[in-house]
Amino acid sequence: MPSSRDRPADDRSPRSAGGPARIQMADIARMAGVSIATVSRALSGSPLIQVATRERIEDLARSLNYTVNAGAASLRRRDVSTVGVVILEDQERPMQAASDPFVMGLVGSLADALAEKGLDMLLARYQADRRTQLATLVDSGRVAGLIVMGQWSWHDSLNDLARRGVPMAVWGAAPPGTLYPVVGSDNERGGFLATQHLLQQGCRRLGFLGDRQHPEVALRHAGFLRALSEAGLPEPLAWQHPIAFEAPDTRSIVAQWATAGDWPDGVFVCSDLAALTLMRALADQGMPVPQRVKVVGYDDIPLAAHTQPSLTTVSQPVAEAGRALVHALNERLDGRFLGPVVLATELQLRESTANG
Amino acid sequence: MPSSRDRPADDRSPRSAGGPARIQMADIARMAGVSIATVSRALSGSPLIQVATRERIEDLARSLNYTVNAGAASLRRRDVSTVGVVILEDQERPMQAASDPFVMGLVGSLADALAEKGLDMLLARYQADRRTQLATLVDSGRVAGLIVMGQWSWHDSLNDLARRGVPMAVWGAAPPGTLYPVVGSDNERGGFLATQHLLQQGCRRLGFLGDRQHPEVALRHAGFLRALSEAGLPEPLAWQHPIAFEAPDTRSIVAQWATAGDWPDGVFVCSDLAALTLMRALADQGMPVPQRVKVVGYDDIPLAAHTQPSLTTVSQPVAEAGRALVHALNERLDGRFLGPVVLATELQLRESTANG
DNA sequence: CCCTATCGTGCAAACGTTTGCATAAGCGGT
DNA sequence: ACCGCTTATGCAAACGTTTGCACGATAGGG
Repeated sequence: MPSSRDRPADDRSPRSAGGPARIQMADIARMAGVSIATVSRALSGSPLIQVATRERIEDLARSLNYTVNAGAASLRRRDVSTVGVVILEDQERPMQAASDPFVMGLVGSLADALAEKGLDMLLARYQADRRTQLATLVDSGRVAGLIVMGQWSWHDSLNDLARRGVPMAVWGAAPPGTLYPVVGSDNERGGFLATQHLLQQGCRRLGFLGDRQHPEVALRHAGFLRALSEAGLPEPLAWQHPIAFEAPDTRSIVAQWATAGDWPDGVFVCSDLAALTLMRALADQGMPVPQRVKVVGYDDIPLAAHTQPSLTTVSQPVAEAGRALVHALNERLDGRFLGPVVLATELQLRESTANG
Repeated sequence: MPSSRDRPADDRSPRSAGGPARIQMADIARMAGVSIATVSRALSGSPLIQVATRERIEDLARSLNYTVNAGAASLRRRDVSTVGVVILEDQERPMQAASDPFVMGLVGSLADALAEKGLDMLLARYQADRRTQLATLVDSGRVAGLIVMGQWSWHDSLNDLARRGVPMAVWGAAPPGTLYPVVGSDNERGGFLATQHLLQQGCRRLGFLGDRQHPEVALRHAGFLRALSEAGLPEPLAWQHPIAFEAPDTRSIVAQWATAGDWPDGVFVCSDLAALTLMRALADQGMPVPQRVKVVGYDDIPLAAHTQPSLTTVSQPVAEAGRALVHALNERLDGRFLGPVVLATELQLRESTANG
């Protein structure tokens, strides 16, 4: 019968985690007949301890599910093995970054890269109104440093932190005057490749969707313009619109084009999410992709390969990105400063830009 | 030689968060001309301290960017204000959960719910081969308890943890004999609603895509069968296939149907990700959605509303889910045990099941 | 004026580790 | 036997807080 529901091992004080008095080094020491110091050394694998002794202690610890108290150890050792991964949200669009598959993919890759180095990951989201609290994680000694995602409009705040000497590494782009280490993909090249491909597919009336206020998007746009100018084409003012990464209202933009009766025949969009909604909106207006309009996205989210039509897009090396960020932060913690790291981008050809 | 001190404030060791000697309570105390105890009490808002004194101390702390060292405080106070959020991965499909938008959305909502209660969130991913290390986070005192996502095939391990008294709360379903507190959506009802809707739209040859080994999917399937039986229809064995949540190869399934020349006219899929790829695969085989086959998904990921066709799906209350999980864990930490919490699911009607 | 509450502070002992230094035991060389 | 060297262990002092208790004023009551 279900009612024999297991009753909690009982504890009383709110957050005191644990019924029976928590086991600690002193207990192990007593049971093994050695001093606390010996236990500490044995468990940390010090060569000072005799092998037999160490193994006895290790077995004891294992059988009691004992693990060195991380807080006490880090207090005494004066170091922290936790890294703060913070997701910055833009003023107006609260859940932007946190629901962007690309950002989340990056978080996953950070989880792996950090685990690989034995570091813990403290994840936090910050709205713009908590700007000033950003450094608290470091000041309170909770984390050794910060890995920041969602540079957006936070550039100045981040520079302030850097000036204060807060150890960090940021995903994004490094405009001149950036005081913090940055890791990002080659946005300019990504934009260039995407645009070049559209041109090669025969497009001549190109559109660009993305908010150039954002450092990364600005670079993608620069690549966009470079490809155009190399092809001897002018900047197509009519089809450039600032939009957010997260599935924005591309519908109203398409409606604008429809009203003007002036359509682009190829569009480079700053995120896959936006690109997918754009394809949808275009189709609704009788401008199917890729027949009437071709579309290239950015990010290569998992779904991009499986939509209809599948989406040509610029991919960024996510796993490598995580490792690079962790590395940059580590350098910073060691007192060094890594210049901007730029990772290669690659064009993924799919149906949304196909011909015929 | 007064340098019997351990180590100067010098600090060049890797993770010691360099820069100028870290400021601490003693410094504030000296500058304010009071004792450490007074500073501690002032900063924790104790009513014992005179208002003037407290304000002086608070100002001083603020101007120096001082924040109480969380590690030391929690050591002395013997409590932890960090919760471990763990994402469990299935044996065969490594990145499954971590790239599922729904899971990630839940993580985001947990971040909010935890922040609301002043708790920090330690995020970790676990592969099946690290099963045994799951409790380490708690044993080492790093976190007060665990919030677990990705129940999958881990049920037994989780029961073991529960028996050991590890405080936790799990997202998923609670099959009989579950020893840990569970929060989940009403999977049975979700499955029922989805299926009922397909029947109402005129479908009679229904398919089910999802791995019934998984507790949540098993319930969705139960709802599926209930709807069928209420309509007097038998279980459609031909069109039931076990698949993972994450965009799996629905293509091969569709190919199977094509080969047999035996098509369902409505399919209930256990995740939006899979549903989207299914729609794509069906269209490729000349069975467009919703004209020839209707499709209902599960999760209501942000993209579902923007694809073509947009996806009818079952939505779960994500924000509420985060809060409920945190609450369940808190109860557990307080020595109570919350029975399974079941959150309402809702059907979102869209084009993938439209008629005409 | 003395005695006792009341109020605001300070002292010092925890919290659970790590680690420099002292010590004890074993041992080969003289 | 004595001496110096290893080698394995123990002692006790940190790490940066919180908090029970004691203490010195100030004030009110008799």
